[in-house]
Amino acid sequence: MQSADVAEEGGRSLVFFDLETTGLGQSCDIVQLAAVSGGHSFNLYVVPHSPMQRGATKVTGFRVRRQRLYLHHQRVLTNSLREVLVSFIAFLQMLGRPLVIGHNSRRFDCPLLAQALDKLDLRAEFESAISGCVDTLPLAREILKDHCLQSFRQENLVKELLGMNYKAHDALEDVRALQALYSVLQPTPELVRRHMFTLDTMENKDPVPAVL
DNA sequence: TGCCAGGCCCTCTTTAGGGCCTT
Repeated sequence: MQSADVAEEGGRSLVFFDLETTGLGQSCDIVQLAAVSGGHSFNLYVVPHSPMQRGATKVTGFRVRRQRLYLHHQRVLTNSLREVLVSFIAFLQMLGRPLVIGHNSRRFDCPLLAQALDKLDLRAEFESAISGCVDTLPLAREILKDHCLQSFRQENLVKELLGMNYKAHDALEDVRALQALYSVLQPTPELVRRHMFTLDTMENKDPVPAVL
């Protein structure tokens, strides 16, 4: 972890997170979990139980051979899923019940994270470590509804709003780009509140009453 | 060898279908 100023909004720290996984289905496993908050960063890898789907290997560069994880043919150090999740919860606790922010996180990252937390009986601990979750995909769609953007993919938003290309599909690079993107979007506290959800309520359409 | 998910949103809709978004 690195230390520096922590991004804040309404007195809450903001943590930007992203998962790389074995694919896109509900049965997929986490391969990489990365997060940033200001200058603090978190980045750990897991050897997945399920095989990497071809499309996932193509876009992420991850491969598994003989229970070892490789990224673009270079072996990476890994931890158990429990070690990764417990460390992530400790990272969140260090930041003082932050808001956890991801792109399309309500439909992709958070359900997979919840599934992993449930498997290891860590969901309650995670929930108590955060203030809530926010998905920047619907947030960006609402903020930029008059900008006639053709795509709200994170990679495209970063290109359009920040004028930069970056190494998409590396979780740490993705969260750094998302943090920069969020600072440009500048959502109001009211807008953030309306887009907040928790792991328990993410399947509901209704916003979660939140205190910012 | 080839295929592989799923929920939201929009519209050429609502008795539906296709594109988007994540890996």
